Amino acid sequence: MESKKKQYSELTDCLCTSIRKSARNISQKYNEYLKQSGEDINANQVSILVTLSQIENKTISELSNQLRMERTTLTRNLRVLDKSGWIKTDYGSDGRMKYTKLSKKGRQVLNKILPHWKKAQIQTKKLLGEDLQLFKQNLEKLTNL
Amino acid sequence: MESKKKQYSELTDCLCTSIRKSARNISQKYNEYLKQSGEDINANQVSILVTLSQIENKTISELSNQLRMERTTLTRNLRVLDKSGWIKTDYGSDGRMKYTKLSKKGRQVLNKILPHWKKAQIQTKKLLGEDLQLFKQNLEKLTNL
DNA sequence: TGAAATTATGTGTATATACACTTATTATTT
DNA sequence: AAATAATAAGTGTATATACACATAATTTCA
Repeated sequence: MESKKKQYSELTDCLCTSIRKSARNISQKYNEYLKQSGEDINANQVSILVTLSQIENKTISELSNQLRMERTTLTRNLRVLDKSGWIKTDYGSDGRMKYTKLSKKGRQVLNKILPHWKKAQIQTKKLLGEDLQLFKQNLEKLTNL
Repeated sequence: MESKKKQYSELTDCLCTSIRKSARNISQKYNEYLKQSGEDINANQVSILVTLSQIENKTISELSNQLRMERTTLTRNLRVLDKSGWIKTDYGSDGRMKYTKLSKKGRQVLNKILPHWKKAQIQTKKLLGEDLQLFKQNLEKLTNL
């Protein structure tokens, strides 16, 4: 009778698993800091609002590409942001396209959470030390595969 | 009248956002490969089954710690695996604890997806090249913060 | 021993994710 | 101009995620 364990050794060391783990962990960490702002907002929502702050009047598809977020996922995420009044949407000459931008309230909430977000970032970057740039480059690679 | 853009420059370069992006992207990639196995299984489910294959009869809380997955999230994820017949659960002498292990069907599905998973891993690791080990170390740091 | 604290797990609710499919609008072709 | 193709976005469904709260079993201790 042989041992039934120690199989799948090739599967136990998996980049996908590691990154998902890390994403769960770091998200919770950032959310803890965000909570201290008193605003009811999370890391995912912030990342969308920040993307919108960079270039206004993006279509859903453009935003979806930039965030590497499935378009239909984004549609639902935007609904939550809209419910909170942090974004505004309108239609252009092409009736198919829907343009989204930050609302005044959206800018205000970003301003409010900024210092707490910064705290989370500083703590996180400290962990990586001088590996930071290389780490980000490699993350970038995995974001574009 | 000043420009209203280019604010939040500190927020645009965020590790949490980058890792979440990367997690979405790499998960989709792995899922594409898994689909070629013909089995209806995804990367998250595989990672849980693999963890179960390492040490049998884990409690929910132990598994939750090892996977860095919120316990109540895991409860729901296990329900899906159970529905597919890939795991078995039973209670020990302590009536509070619930032990989970791979079923025979669970081992079979891991065997079946193994080559496709491997393909995804190889492609991914190739991208990182010799940065792989360092990258994993840094991911590990962010998984334990 | 029985009340109180602790521990392990589950549920309610809300958001995040993505695939398959649908709808609506615009562009192209005949 | 009408039929067809292409494009942009939404919906149905299922899973993933996590916080707040609830439940059930065990342990502790007065």
